Amino acid sequence: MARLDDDRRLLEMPGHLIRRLHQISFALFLDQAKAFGVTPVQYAALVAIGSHPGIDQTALCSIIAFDRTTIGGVVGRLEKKKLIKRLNGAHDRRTKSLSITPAGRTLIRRIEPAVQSTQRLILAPLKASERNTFMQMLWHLVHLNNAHSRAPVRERERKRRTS
Amino acid sequence: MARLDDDRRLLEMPGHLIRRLHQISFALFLDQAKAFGVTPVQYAALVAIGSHPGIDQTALCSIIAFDRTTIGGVVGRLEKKKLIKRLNGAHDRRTKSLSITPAGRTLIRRIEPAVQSTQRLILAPLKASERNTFMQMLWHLVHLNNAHSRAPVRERERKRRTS
DNA sequence: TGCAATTCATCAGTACACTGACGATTATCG
DNA sequence: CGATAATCGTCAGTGTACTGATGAATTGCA
Repeated sequence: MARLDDDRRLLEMPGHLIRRLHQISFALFLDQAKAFGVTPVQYAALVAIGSHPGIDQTALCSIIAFDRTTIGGVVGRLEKKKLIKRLNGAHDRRTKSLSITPAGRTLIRRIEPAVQSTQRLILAPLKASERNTFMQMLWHLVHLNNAHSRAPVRERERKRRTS
Repeated sequence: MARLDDDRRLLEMPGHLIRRLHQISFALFLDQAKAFGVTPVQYAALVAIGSHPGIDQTALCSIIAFDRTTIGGVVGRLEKKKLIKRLNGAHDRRTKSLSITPAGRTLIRRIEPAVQSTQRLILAPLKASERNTFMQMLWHLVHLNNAHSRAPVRERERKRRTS
């Protein structure tokens, strides 16, 4: 059957399988964390804001590899849920200064088990010995392909404050 | 630095890395195939329609693991580009019967090198010996987690035409 | 045969991702 | 200093993904 071969060729392409795994991973997170009403993306932003108080949106993007345009909506939703605060930048009035609220910190603490079980479920089909291998390869693929996404992770800015 | 540890914990989570790899893979496809004006999703749909003439939208979804709601827009865009035709189903008037056009077949043939180079680029950071291992694990993760996405691949319908 | 359950495509609503563009602001350098 | 370049957040537009709902059509079964 030519059509079955064609299907297989398509369905076994890295790009196709990666898309599917992303969908699965996203769905597992929503399911495990449904009591908390945040998405994986919102969770990542919240954690990063929590560990970088006063960060601006573009710097946040460079840490978690979000698109600069997308982040606006994400932090807007976090703000609406009162998990973060967004103030105008003090030094640079182009920026918005992001900081986590006590409610945000509480959510991070409470959601932790759900986050952990999500990661466990994603890798559950692999044998224990394979999981490390897979994660190393995944990390490798992401980091060496970093430059290919619009939102590459950038190294700590070399503040040319050579004073 | 607590904040750097926090960042690492987040940035090395399977879910986070999978999201990023998906973004990278998508961007690589668009870049390699930019002369053809189709997305990875549209390409997958086109190939599947090409090998299953007259298929309806829901059956198409079950092959390539799309969401039933999403496919409407995708095939609409393919139709607008005259790569497929969408007719009302003959036997079942609820369905739309999808078929590829000559232009669609031509595009599939011409885009092939770009598709191949995309898949090569995605896996390029791995050593040749690792690529098979990674693909096997990826396949395993997707198939054994299949039920967790909204759009699971379904086996050939058991047309209870036990006749 | 007739009605309830199911299925197909689609809709409205929400969220993420990216392109290209913009005004406002800040940085750089002649 | 002052003009130019770069950066920040945002906007409009497009595309993918999913929830929950609906009307139309088909199926299953009493």
